[in-house]
Amino acid sequence: MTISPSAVDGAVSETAASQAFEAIKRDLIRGRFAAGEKLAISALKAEYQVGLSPLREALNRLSAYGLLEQHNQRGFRVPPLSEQELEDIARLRIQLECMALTQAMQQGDAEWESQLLAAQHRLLRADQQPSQVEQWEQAHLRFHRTLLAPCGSPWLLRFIGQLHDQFDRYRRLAPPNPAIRAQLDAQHSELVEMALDRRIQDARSLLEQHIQLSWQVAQGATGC
Amino acid sequence: MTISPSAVDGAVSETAASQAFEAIKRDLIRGRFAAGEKLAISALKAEYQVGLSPLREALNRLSAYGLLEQHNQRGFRVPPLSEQELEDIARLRIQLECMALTQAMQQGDAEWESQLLAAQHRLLRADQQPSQVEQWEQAHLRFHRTLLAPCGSPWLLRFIGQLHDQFDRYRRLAPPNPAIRAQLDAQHSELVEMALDRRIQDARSLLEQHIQLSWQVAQGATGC
DNA sequence: GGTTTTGAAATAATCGATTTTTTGCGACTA
DNA sequence: TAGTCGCAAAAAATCGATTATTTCAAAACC
Repeated sequence: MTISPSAVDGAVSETAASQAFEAIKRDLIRGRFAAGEKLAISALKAEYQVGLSPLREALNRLSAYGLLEQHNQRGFRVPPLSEQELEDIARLRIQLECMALTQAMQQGDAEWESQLLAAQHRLLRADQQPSQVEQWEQAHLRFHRTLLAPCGSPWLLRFIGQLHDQFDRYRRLAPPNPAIRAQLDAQHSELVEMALDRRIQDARSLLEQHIQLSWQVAQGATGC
Repeated sequence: MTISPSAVDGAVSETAASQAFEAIKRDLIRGRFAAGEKLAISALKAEYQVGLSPLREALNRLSAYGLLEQHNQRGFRVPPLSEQELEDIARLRIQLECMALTQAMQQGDAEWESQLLAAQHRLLRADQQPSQVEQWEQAHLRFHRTLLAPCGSPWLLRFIGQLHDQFDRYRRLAPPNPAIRAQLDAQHSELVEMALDRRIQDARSLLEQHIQLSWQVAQGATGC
């Protein structure tokens, strides 16, 4: 058997389409494109160094995921931002993540506790340099994923991840607020403490506050 | 200005890709393909009368939607069925749909009540012929959509729709159970009554029973 | 005998070119 | 002068062919 790249590094070899999907997804959440902007496919082709077919496949996936709008015969658009949609996303995040957190705390085992502490540590360390935003964002996403991971519901986690990406689109466009940011950082550690102690009600209510505080920051996105 | 087809009938003109998406989606939910089956792209090309590019775009969308699994360099597969996943889907449906129902009953107006009665009537009428399953399925889906429509949360409705499609994949594969079916039909009318009277608690608990009863039917899918 | 290698066939992914549809703008008209 | 019309340019969608990767069965090896 010829050894495929996937057998070497354990990861499945990526196609041009899947690489383009990941890259464009990242840039959409990052706020690289203006809300409402129409994507110029030939320009994207050059920027992401990818052919037309894989590019279109990536854009189709992103549309089904909700990070793009697809209009028949008139291409792809970046969805507009609205205060109202942000409210929808934030409220739903609270509902779904609190649901998942409860189940995670009931079902999480020692292995989970370890991974949660590891994720917390990575988040604290990544926090230092303001130049490496992308590093922190990745650690932050991973922290929240780890927190809810053992909830036992793949579909719930899927929806939460999707909403998180939508929410981050707003948050990352908003002007930073150091005071609130410090509070949010503190809450991450408090969440870990409560999770380890299985203080379900406390953790739920803190997670709700956490999302509401982020929401407050994210609201700055629709102002500009 | 040349009058485009869309300007005539009010609908946006469809592309080959979007038509293929709808057709294959319908067939996946219908159970036309075996669970776990690998899709033969060249065969699909012939069956859906569509070229390779639009077909692949449709399959990419379906993967992002969750009705297919995409594995890099090895094509598309129909997701396997499992008792466990069905449980996940059903439980989450209960949570999300009860949430939406509460809000819909609080916010629904007279127009909603009219549309709900209309949807109920269509469902009862479609029920008659056992030959036209597809008609009933459409009316049924529409009834449940109408019931929750005024909840005010587009994202919640999106997730509910997605879960409903997943659930139906199981339900439609399961052997029919006339006794339970009669109960389910009765519940639809009861739900309308409670919705009109704004008996929120009653309606929530009935909707939960309704989903649990459907779940019982759907469990027959993993047996065969 | 069981495992590994090999290579042809099958399949997936991508490319380049073509077709179809929309868009933008200037001329025409009431 | 506001509203149509028509045409050229631009963009989207699709096609047909090509390239890359996987699969599978037979041959070689230990």
